[in-house]
Amino acid sequence: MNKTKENINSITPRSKDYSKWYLDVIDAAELAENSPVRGCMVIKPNGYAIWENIQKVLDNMFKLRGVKNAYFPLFIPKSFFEKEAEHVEGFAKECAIVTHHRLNLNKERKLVPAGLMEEPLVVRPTSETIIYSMYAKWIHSFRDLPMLINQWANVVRWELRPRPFLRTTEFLWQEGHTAHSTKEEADETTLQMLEVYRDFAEDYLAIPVIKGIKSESEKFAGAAYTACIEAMMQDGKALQVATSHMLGQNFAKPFKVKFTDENGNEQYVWQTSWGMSTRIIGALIMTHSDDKGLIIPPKIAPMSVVIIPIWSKDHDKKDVISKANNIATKIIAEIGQVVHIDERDERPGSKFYDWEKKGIPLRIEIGPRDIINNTIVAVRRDTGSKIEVSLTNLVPKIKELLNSIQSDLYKRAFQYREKMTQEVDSYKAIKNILADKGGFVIAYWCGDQKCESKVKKETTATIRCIPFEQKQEKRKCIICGKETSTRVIFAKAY
RNA sequence: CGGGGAUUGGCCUAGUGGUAAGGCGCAGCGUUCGGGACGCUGAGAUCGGGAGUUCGAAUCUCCCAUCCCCGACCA
Repeated sequence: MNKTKENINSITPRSKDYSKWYLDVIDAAELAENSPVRGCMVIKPNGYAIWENIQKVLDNMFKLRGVKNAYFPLFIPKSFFEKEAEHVEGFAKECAIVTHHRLNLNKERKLVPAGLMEEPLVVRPTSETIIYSMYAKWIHSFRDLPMLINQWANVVRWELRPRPFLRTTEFLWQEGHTAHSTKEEADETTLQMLEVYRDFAEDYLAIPVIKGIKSESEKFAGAAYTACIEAMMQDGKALQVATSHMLGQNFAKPFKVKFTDENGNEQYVWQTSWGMSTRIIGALIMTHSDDKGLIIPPKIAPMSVVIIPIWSKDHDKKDVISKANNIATKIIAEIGQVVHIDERDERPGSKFYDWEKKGIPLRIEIGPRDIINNTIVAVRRDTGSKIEVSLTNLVPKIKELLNSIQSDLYKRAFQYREKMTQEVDSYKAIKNILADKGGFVIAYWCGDQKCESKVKKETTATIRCIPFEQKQEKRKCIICGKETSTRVIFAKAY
C-alpha cells in the first residue's frame, strides 16, 4: 500500500493532531524535531508564497486608508516595558531576553556568553513601546496627526506550548500603530481596521468571521479594549484571526506622546494598534482543507491553475505540451492568474494527487483526446467535479469556475459555522454542548469575571467575543441568573 | 512546571536474550502513462546517549538526553 495515501487519509482536518497534518500535507512548515529551533517554523517556499500574497493584499488595503510602512528595531530596552504596568505583566512571562553581546572560546573549546550588558534587551513580543518612544519625538502638533504607521516584522513570544502556525515561538506579522488627537477618532480607527481584517478574511481567504469585543480578561495587556474577529475551525474550535486594540491614552501617558492642539493646549494622543499574523495561514488550512490536503481560495492562492499534460506516446507529448503552453499563456494574459504546467515524467494520477495536496484550486487536464475534440477537462479542487470545457469558451469558463470556487468555499465554511452554533438558556445546556459536539455557544452573560472563569474552569471554553450584533433584550445570565442584555460567544479555542 | 507516552537507514514500522527485517522514499534499466504503475538491480542503520548484568543486549537493570500528547500561558 502507498504510505503517503494512508497518511493523508488518517490525518484529516478533523483529527486532533493538526500539527502532524500540517507537516505531512502542507509541505510548508516544519516544527519541533523537524525544525532546528524548537517552537520555530521553517516555512518552505510553498507556504511562504501564501504569506507573500497575504502581505500584498493587506498592504494595499492599509495603504488605501493612508497607512504608511516603517520599520523599528527588533530589540527593545527592558526599561521600556516597565513604563506601562499592565503591559509588562501581560508580556513579562513570555519574553526572550538578550543579556550578553559576545561569545568567548573557553579551554574546552566551547563558546560561553561574555560581555554582560548593562541594560538587557527584550526581543520584541510586540512593538508598542519602542514605536511610541519614537512617536513621542515625532509628534508635536495636531498637524502631525493622525499618524498611521504599519510594520511588517517578526516577533518572539516564548510560549509554553507551540503549535505550527497557531502559536510559534517566532512568528511573522503586521502591526499597525496609530495616534490620534481625539478619542472618537481612535475609536473609529479601531473599528475601521477591524473591518479591513473582516473584509480580507471573508473576501480573500473565504473565512467567515464574527466581529466583537474581547472580555476584560481576554483583552490585550495595556489596551482600553480589544476588538477582534473570531473564526470557527472544522473541529468546532474557535480561532482568533486578528485583533484591533483601542489603547486609549494608556501608552501615550507613560511614553509622553503629546501634541499641541488648535487652541494651544498640550494633550496626550489617543492610540490604536492592530495586527494579523502567520496564524492566519493556520486558519486558512483549518477552515478549508479536506482529507486530500489543502484547499486554497483562488484569490489568495500562489497559483490558481495547474495544467497536467497527459500523453502516452512521444508524439502526443509534443502536441499536448504545446497546447498546454497556449492555454497557459491565454489564461495568464486574459485572467492574470498564475499558471503552472506540470511536465514531469510521472503518471497523471500521481500528479493529480500532488497538486490536490497543495490545494491548487483548479486543475486543467489536456490529453490526446482533448486535442482531437478541441477541449480541456477542468477539475475543481473543492468539489472534485470534472467539467469538459470547449477551447472557444475557455477564458470565461475558467473565470467563472475560479469565482465559484471562491464563493462556494466561503458558503461551505459559513454553513458549517451556522450548523455548529447554538443559542442556549441554561448552564446545563452549555456544559453539555461543549462536552459533546463543541462549536460556538451563544448565551447571555452578566459581565462578571467570576461567571466567565467558572465556565472556563468547568468546560475549558472561554468567551471568544461579545459580538457587535446584539439583540436588545433583557435576559438572565446563564451562570448566575443576574439580569443582562449582553449576548456572548463561548467556545473552546486554540 | 505537573500527568501520560515514545526514541530502530531520509520517513513509517517489525523484532522481548543468539549477532538487525520489511514497506515508503532514493538511484539505475526496461515496460507503462485520462486518478497514487510494475518488474529487476542497487545504495543506505554499530537500534537516542552512557553505565551495568550476561559467553552473548535493539531486547533486561540503572542513570541521562530528546521529542510527542494532555494541562497551566497565549496572536
